[in-house]
Amino acid sequence: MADREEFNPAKFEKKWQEKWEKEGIYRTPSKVDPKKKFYCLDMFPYPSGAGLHVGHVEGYTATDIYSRYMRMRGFQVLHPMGWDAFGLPAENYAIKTGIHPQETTNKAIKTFTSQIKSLGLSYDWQREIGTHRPDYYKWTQWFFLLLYKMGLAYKKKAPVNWCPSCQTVLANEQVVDGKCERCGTEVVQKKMDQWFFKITAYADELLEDLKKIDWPESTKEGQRNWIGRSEGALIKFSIFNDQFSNSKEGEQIEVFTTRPDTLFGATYLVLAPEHPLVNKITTSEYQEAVKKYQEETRKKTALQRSALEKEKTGVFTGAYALHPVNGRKLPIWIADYVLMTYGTGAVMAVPAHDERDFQFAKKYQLEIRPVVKPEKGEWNFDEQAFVGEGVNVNSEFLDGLKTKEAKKKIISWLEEKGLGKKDVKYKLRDWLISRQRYWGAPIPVIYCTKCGTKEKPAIIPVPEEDLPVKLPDDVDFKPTGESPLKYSKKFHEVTCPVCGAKGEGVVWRESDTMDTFVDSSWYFFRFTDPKNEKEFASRKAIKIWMPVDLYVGGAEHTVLHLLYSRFFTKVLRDAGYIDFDEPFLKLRHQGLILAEDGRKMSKRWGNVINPDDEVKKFGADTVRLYEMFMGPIKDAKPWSTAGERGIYRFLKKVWRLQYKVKKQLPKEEEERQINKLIAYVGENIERLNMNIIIARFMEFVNYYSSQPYLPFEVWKRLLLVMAPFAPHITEELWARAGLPFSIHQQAWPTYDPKMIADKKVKIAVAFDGKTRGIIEIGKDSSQNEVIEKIKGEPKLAKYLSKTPQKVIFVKNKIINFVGE
RNA sequence: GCCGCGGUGGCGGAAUUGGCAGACGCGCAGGACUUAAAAUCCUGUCCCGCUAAAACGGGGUGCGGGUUCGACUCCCGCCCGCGGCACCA
Repeated sequence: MADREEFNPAKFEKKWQEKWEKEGIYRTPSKVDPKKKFYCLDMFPYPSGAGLHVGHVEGYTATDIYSRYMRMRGFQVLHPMGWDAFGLPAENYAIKTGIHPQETTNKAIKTFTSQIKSLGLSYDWQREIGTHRPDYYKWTQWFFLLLYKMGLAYKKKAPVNWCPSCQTVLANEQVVDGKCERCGTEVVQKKMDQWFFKITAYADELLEDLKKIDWPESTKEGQRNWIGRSEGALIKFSIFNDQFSNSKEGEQIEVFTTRPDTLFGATYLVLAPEHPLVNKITTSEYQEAVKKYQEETRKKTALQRSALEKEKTGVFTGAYALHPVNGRKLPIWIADYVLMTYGTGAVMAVPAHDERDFQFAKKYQLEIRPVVKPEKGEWNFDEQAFVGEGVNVNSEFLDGLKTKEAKKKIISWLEEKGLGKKDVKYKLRDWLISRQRYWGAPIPVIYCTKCGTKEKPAIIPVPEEDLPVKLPDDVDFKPTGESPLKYSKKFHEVTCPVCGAKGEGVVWRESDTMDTFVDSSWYFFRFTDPKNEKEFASRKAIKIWMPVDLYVGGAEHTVLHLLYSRFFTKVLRDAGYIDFDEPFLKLRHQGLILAEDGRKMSKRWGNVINPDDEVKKFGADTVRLYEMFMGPIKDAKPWSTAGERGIYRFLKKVWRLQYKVKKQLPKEEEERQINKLIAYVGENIERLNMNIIIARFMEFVNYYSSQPYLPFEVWKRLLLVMAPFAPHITEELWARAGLPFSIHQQAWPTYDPKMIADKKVKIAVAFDGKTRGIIEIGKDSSQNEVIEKIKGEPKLAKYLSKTPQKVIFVKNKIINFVGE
């Protein structure tokens, strides 16, 4: 007893980490049985200067446990880590300090790496990737060319979101509440010539395939909303005004509506102020007012324009449209509540059946014409619009039809006359990928005025063999609104790969870089074959490892990374590189870890928990275990240093158990309990229910802490099932038990399903539904046996004296005597 | 406003298909060891009543109903919190 050692993780954690690395025990196997492969992926981090935070650790520990468990189960596991290294913070820092992003990024990567290693996470570091390295972004550029070849990348002058602070354009997905998701500055609209990826070509499939994948419902729902599919009809209205009176055909306005059944309730049309027809149709009388309104709209930010309770505004154009069925004259207005970016930028207004049209009609005293009545009850159309489904009235040949039939009938009528058709619209818009920034992958395109003209230079994709187009280092980091690449001499000294022309103003490179979300849209493919110099990844490697079996990361990427990655995967499939269409089969999110005070962790509040400090205080196993014990992975939960100490105490108890181990056979009940534990741990790892597993470990350890000895065969298996959770202490205790290195290369212990079944069960004894006690009795005992047993227990038998009306007996669960 | 998720002790949270509500941990209280503290160990800890203490009785999973022998769990109607979307025609 004298030679008992105190638990001191500092004494052995580092030692084992070094040994694991030296022996390479976490390397991805080279021989892989396709049926026993497992690709377990974390969302790779942006290596920020602030270092790893406890939120990272939570997700990484969960996947680490899963990976270790699968390895022990005999699976070949791919569990890699890398860096989403391009991005604004490093560049903004460079603007402030002049330190090159390359330098700050590499320094941050170093810090992250050592922090991650100090937690004993079982990544295969030989597969590490960084999106800022030329051997990686070469392939990001290759993807750009692939999309370009497939007609899925195009350049277009369009109104785009511009962040005045970041001095760059942003994707729709990066604008949150009209503000830049990075810096919170209000975004303004600018018309610019920019590169887009045609994600809308996959809108329907991106929606449909959500059915195929095991993702949190909230995330799927988020994507569904973002894609925003609406079924409806396109309807053509001819324009009627003096200017067009001598042309029989005239101009037509096309509107999109999800409620074609309300066509007879249309009393006016509204165009978006930017609609191209506005200037053509406006009569001279109204020209001034219209111009003025357009001007006002242009000045508004996206935020102002979509302001919540804002009163509707608009002006009349002087023009009229003709109702396609009965030729009624409908005034044409413009209003900023109609958006150019959705549908056709024009709507038929049905104030009786649309909230917004109703408000507008009230304000400008336009006609409100009810054409759908609720099936039950009355409706006061003076007070509010009726937007529900019902039965048509005042609708000529639609009268008496229910909404669904009315829709069908009017659509076929319109189609017959060539005045409209069934149609589907999406909210999803194409992905704007160019950024006027330095720290990203250059867009591999050359402009040549010789191949094209001075006014319209030809777009020449950089030939594949010339990739990567490297970032130059002779740049100034000043926010000018243009990419710093524009002012790099080196970068622009280029000859046209087609005609060989060169010279300033004759041939030059595209100076924008790609959105960093392009980098992360394919990184999971690269991990399967990270050193490949000929392909982004070999077909063979992809076939072995993809798709990802388990993906864990934050929920904030719902409509960004997680949507873009699905898009890229579908593109690759259509290009013939792969034969599946979803990259991530099972996705789980980790919730936010809050500070002890319940607020978000933030430098500003001074309440940030740094995983490094915690590892120093308690060791890696404690930090890992504590983060898993806090609660369900997906929930937001506050940190508790006291709770963390509780885990430390638990590990101390585990440590002390080594002095109780005896080479004695376990009793039957003990053997059953360890079998049960093995089954329980496995099942719940697969469900990612780590918190309740740890609770079971505690119960188990508490039991043996109070026993005179712990049988060696139980000890061995306890260490094995705990190994994925607390890899250091279990390795140490495994070695101390004289067992061979490494515990992490042992097979997962088996259990006997027959053994698990308890011989005795506890049955709740209830009278009139009230539980009065518990009896313990042999499994599968009959009702009579149970009643006999109850008679033997005075405490319970006293309730029995009454004669029950009915006895409810559920085998092995409960017996309930129901009285009067 | 719409959609999604949730509401259980002082706190974080347990409760496989409806069957002992509160596992496990924290905190707190009392005790042991110690000159003392830390560490460790033991006991207690949902609320109310009756108790010296128990036994015992009653109440209890956001609120109000319902189904059922039995509801944290299922159904209907509300309230509150979190997250996402938001003039999308």
